[in-house]
Amino acid sequence: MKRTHRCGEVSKQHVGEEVCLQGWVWHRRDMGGLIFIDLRDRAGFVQCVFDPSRAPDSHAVAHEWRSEYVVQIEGKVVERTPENVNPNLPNGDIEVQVLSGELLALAETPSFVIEEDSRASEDLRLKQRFLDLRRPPLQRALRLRHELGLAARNLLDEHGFYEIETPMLTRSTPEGARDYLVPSRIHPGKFYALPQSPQLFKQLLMISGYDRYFQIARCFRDEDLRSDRQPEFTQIDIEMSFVTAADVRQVTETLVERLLEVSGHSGQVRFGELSFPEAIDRYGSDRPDLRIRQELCDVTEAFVDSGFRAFAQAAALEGNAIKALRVPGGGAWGRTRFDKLTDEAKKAGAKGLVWIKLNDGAFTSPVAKFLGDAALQDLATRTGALDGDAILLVADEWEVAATSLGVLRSQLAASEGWIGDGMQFVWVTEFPLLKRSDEHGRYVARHHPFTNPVPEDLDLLEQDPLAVRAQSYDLVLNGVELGGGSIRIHRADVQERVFRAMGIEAQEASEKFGFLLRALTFGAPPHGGIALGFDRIVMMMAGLKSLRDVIAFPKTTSAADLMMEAPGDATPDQLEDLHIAVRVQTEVGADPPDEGV
RNA sequence: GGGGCCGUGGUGCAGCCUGGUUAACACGCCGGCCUGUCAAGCCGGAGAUCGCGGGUUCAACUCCCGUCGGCCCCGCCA
Repeated sequence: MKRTHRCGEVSKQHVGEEVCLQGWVWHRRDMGGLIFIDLRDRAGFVQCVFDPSRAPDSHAVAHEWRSEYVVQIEGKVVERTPENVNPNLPNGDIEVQVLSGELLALAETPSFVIEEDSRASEDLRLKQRFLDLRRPPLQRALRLRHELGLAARNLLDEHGFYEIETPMLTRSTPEGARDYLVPSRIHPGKFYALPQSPQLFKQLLMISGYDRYFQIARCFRDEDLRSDRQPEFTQIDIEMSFVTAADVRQVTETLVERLLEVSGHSGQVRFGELSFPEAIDRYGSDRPDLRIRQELCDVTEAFVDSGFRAFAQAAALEGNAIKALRVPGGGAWGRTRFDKLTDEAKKAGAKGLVWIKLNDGAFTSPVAKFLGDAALQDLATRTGALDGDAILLVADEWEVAATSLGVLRSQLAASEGWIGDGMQFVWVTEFPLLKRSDEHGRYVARHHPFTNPVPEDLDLLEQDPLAVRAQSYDLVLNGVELGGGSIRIHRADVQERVFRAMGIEAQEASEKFGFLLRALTFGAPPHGGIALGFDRIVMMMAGLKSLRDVIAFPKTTSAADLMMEAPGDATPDQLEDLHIAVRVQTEVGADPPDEGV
C-alpha cells in the first residue's frame, strides 16, 4: 500500500478512513499493554496506537521500534474518546489505530534528542545538521523560506519582472567586500571571483532592454561573520528601467506587504521615511529601530553660554553638536553603571560621556558644579527628564555625538526593555554619496560607485564631495537593514565625474569598469533597483535571531561547514592543475590536518 | 586583526576561584513492571580520566602557558 497522507495532515476529517503513513518514530510510550507512537514527518505528527488485543502482530513489531526508526503503518483514523483528547495538539482529537506496521529503516540512537527546542550545543547540531533539520522549528523555517521565495517570484512575475540568472564565476571588481576567488585551470595564474552581488550584470541587463529583472541570487563576501551575516547569502535582487526611486520603493513595499501576508503578519504596515541626517540626528543610527521610542535631543544651544568650559567650546564649533539621551529610571543608577556606559560610548567614537541624575528635584553629576541649577533645569526641560531619570550627554562632531549615543540607545533599549512590539519599517534616504576612507586615503562610495547623485547636487561633486546626496534608499525593519538600492548612473559622463570624485582616474576606471562605461555609451535607460536580504527577511518574519536558523546548511562564525568539513584540503593533483603552490605556516605542535572524507 | 564567554559520560550541566575521597545531577540509552499515554510513570543498570599539547606540583578536571573548536561583539562588511 502506498502512503495516503502525511502524518501531520491526518485530522478529524479523516475519521473512519484507512490510512497508510510513513515517517520517523518520535516519542514512544510503552504502557506494557498499549504502545503509543508519535509518528513524525515534515507536516507534523500523529499519535498511533498499538493495541495487543486488536493487532498483536503490529504490537510486537512496535515493541522493537526505537527513536528515529523509519516505519510504515496502516490503520484506521478514529476519534479519541473525550477524556483522551489532547487539546494542546493540532490533531489531538484523533489517533490512528494501527492494524499493521513495517520497519523501513533502522536508526542509530541520535547523538542528541530531536525535540522542539534542542538543548544540544550548536556546533554538535551543525556537525549533524541532517538530524537538526528534523526539528520542527527548522522544518517550519525552511517551509516559510520556500513560501516567501515562491511568493516573491509570483509577485514579481505579476509585476512584469523576468527572472534572469547571472554568472557565479565572474571577475573581481574593486570596491566593496573581499572576494572569494576561484582559480582558473585554463588560464594559469588567473582567478574568477564569486559575485558579491549581481550588481553590474543587472545594470547591463537594463542596458540590454530587459526593463524589469529580478533574481533570487546567491552572493558571496569573504568578510568576518556575525549572527546576521553569512559568507554566502541570498538576495532578492531587483532592477527596473525608466523609473524613479519612488517607483522602486513602491514595488518593494508591495513585495514586502505580500511577504508579510504570506508569513501571517496581518494588518496594515506603514513604511516610514527618514532622511539620513534625520535618522542620525534623532536616533543616532542609519538603521534606527523605531520600536524604541526614546529619541536623542539636540541640546547644543543650552551650552553656548554655559559655565562648563569643555561643552561651551564644543558647542561653539561649526559642525559640532551636543546630543542628549534621556534615561527613564536612570536616576537610581550607581557610578559603575555610568562608567560602563562611558566605556561603550568611547568604543563608539565619543571622547567621553557626561551623565546627570535627577532625584527629588536635585541634580547629581560630576559636572553639576560647572553648570549651575538653571542650566541643569533647562537641560531637564529640553530632554523631558523627570524625577528619577538620568540624562546622558555627548559633545563632539555632530555625527559622532549622535551615533555614539545611538549605540547607547540601542543597548539600553535591550537591557531596560524599551523595545516595543510590531514591525516598524522605515526607508532611510538621502545618504551622502561618498564617505571618507582612511584605509584608501580618498573618498569611496557609501553605497556603490554606480549610484546616481541627486541632480541638484551634481555640481557639488567637484566643490564639496561630501555634501553630495545619493539617490539611494535603505529599507530598515526594527533596526535591521533588510536591503538597499539606488537609482543608477546611466550617463557615461556622470559616471566618469563620480569616479573622478572618488579619485579614480579615467584610465583606471576604464581598466576596472571599462565594460560598464562602454555599455553606458550605447544607450542606457534611466534605471535603478534594490537588493533585499532574503535570509534576513525570513529570519525577521519567523521571529528568529540568527541567520543560521533559516539556512539549511549554514556556516559557523569562522566560515566553516562543520558537517561537510569545508573548507578542505586540495590534492596535489588539483593544485597542479590549478597552477597553485600552497604556502601554509606549519607550527610546531600544531594538530595534524584532519583526514576529511 | 582585537576583546569577551564556553569546551567535563551520547546530550546538557555541577565541581575548578579555596589542587588530594567512588567526578554530582538531569535528559537520553539498556533491562524490568505497567492497557489511555501524549516531555508517560515507577524500579534497576551501563556509561566520562574532564577538547588537545606542554608546564608547575609529591599530586591537576581544578593553577599557568600555548593551541584547536564553538558562540557573541569591535574592526571589516551594506
